[in-house]
Amino acid sequence: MEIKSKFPAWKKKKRKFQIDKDGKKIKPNPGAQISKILQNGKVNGNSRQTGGQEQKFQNLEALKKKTMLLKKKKKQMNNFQKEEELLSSTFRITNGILKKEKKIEVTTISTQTPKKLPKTPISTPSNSKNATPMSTRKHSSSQQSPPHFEANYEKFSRPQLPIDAVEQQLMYELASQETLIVIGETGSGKSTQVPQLCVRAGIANSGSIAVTQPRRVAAISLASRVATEMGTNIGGIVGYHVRFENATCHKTKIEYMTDGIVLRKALVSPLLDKYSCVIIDEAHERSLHSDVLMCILRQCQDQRRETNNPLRLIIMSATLQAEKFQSYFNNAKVVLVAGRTFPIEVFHVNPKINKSFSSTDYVYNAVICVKYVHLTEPKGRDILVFLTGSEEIEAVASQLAELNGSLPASADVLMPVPLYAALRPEKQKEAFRKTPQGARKVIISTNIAETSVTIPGIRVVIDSGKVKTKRFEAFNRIDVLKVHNVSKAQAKQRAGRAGRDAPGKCYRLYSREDFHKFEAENMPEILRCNLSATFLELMKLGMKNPHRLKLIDPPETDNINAALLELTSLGAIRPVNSDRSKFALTEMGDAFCMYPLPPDHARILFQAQKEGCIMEAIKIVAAMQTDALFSGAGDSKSDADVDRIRRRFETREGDHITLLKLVLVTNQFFDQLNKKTESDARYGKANKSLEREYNQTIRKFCNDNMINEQHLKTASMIEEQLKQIAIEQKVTFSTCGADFMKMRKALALGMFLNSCEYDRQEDRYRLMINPAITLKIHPSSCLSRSKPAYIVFSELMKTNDLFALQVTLIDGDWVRPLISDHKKMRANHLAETTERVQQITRLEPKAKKAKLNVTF
DNA sequence: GAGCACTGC
Repeated sequence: MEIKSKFPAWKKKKRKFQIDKDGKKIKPNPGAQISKILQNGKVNGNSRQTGGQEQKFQNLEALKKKTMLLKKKKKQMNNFQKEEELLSSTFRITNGILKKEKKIEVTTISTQTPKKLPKTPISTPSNSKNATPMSTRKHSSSQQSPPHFEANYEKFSRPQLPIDAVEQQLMYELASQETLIVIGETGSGKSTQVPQLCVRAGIANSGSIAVTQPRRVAAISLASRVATEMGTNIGGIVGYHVRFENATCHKTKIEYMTDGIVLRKALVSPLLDKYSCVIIDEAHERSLHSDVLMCILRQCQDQRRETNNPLRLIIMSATLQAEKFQSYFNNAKVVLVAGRTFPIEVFHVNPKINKSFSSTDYVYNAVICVKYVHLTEPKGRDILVFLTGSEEIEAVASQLAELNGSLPASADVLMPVPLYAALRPEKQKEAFRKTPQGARKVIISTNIAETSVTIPGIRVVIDSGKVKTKRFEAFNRIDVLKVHNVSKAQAKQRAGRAGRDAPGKCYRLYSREDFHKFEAENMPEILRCNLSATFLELMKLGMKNPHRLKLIDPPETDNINAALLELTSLGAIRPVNSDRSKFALTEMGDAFCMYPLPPDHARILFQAQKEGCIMEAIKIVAAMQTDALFSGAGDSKSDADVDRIRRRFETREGDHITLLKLVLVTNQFFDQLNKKTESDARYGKANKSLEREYNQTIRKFCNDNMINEQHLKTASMIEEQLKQIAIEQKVTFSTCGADFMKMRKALALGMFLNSCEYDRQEDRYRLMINPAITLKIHPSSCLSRSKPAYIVFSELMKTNDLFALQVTLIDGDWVRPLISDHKKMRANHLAETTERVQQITRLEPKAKKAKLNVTF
């Protein structure tokens, strides 16, 4: 093999076996691990890359031979995939007792073998000897010479991972493909190994490798893991970059980042030419950022293809959504890597046996189910219960604690532990503590335990099948927070949490029939959020016609129009042709892009500049980006305390000024504390005790004032970031002192779309841009009782009623001109866009291969 | 006088 000689690393670590789920060696079956996508007799359908290869496949003889080989491989693979038949059982809940029934249905989830492979035939690189030699490929430039970058990966011995079994094939594909889709489930090792393989394949010679993650913790911990494996320090060859933390340097070759950071980088350097390869990890989660990123990167790739710095893309996903990604990326090749989790027995409620069962009683059912599991499962196996929100969780926790009184003497103590994001960090830590002897830990959690945190020792999962999600109603511009059914993929993900350490069980509090009615995948974020901020970013990158934007899942026309109307109304964009099919950024819109803020919040800063209160505005807007600064522990007692404390800061002007007062008071406190600490240090106090004292003082201050320390810290860091950007934008700093009217005016003009007028007859507020919508001020607001004539709010939330959160008193005359402009614009916009949408629909068949209308 | 999942720049 001539290719091998170019990749000295290939010779190393050659294994003749694979590792199965128990860590045993098994015979290789590459067919199940790796697939080469053949379509219409073409290899990977991307004629640009395959060139000569394609012609050879036209040869009938070769094709015949190939097909036979593929059939054989596929047969082998099917054997390998055969589903295990386990005992069948289900359970029922009657009169508060849960009973196990024999002989019903059970599913085994084992990520060892993928359940379904892409429909296309399979082959292995070993038999594709007529593949184009590396040197003729577009991407060969960086591989002409042997890689001069040598990672010191031998220093660290790590346990074997399933991905090791396909290392050589994967290296081959990484080196030869422009775009590669890697499907590997939990525990496959793809997130740590693929970037290292890229380095060894020489991809990092011409630039560094960016690996994107949806969460900060993941980016940081993966980077530190890989640094250890490669025997280097973090921030050197391996680094990470998340908001507020940049641990990279000019030498960094593998850069773990949050997807949002990469997006921001693209705004500054649209071709991302620092990176020779971008790896999008966890693409199946379909976060807003990763979806947008994929759209941008596809364009980058096109632009860089003919240059001496082509861009490689690797899309990594845990679920078999491969076909969707594949068609989005021009029939890119798909590689499958086995996962490594333990088998999980899944039980569904059987409604035929249990007539009175109702899946809406999931809170009650959860308690019963915990009791049943506790009395039947061996000791020492912890339980994880998935519910939808803090209220439910606290209720179940207290019921379970009460249950202890009625348990048999021989049973262990039930130890309920709530877990949700709004919970204070010290309380969250309890979920990770070791379960004491003679107790069984029951973690009652929201979907935070699905992906964001992994709790050790969980052997049983109880899944309510429900999740609380926020969806954006574009037409009315309202966020709706509602309980929905989970998707099938989500249910599988939840079940998988029981099999991290050992074989596990999952009890689903819904029937198998219900399960089949669930959506296959989670609704991508881009389909359920306000698109205005995203569109603004894309416009900055050169998008002109958002209706032609090609995302994996195109948002609804209503949602696109709503975002365009919002941006136009805010003065961030303007139509450039009469039919409003093309838009351009205004100067103001261009400035908005630089701030990591939603466009209306950016506009507050813009207005504040005019009013002369930019310092105050930055503090308020920064605080608006975090969750509640005031927060208790979650129980009713601390809620009352929060209300009491909040009243101390209350102002007649409203919640935003209250927020400002709080920030000013805390700033004062920090100034004093810093001065004291400095003087203590001068008098020779030990650093360690100083630090301890410093942190204790902060903690006491936060506890006394019911302030969430974490959120306060975040707000102050955002404040710094905004200040920095304002300096770069050459903003003249100004302050209004105690003249809060200026600040209120800036808030009103920035968020004028959210201004409301009080309707005395209805005793409700009417949204000025759409008086048909009526709402209430949320009781947590300091204006909920005074009911002023005009208000502006920062958030509208639909729960049991429509509530305005964070409200400020305004003057109706301030916003009236803007409102009437907006109404005219809305009328035009609706008429014109409807007409144009019809035109586009008519043109659709012709514009089949329409390219993304983005130019950089 | 209500009760708000989770991320991210």
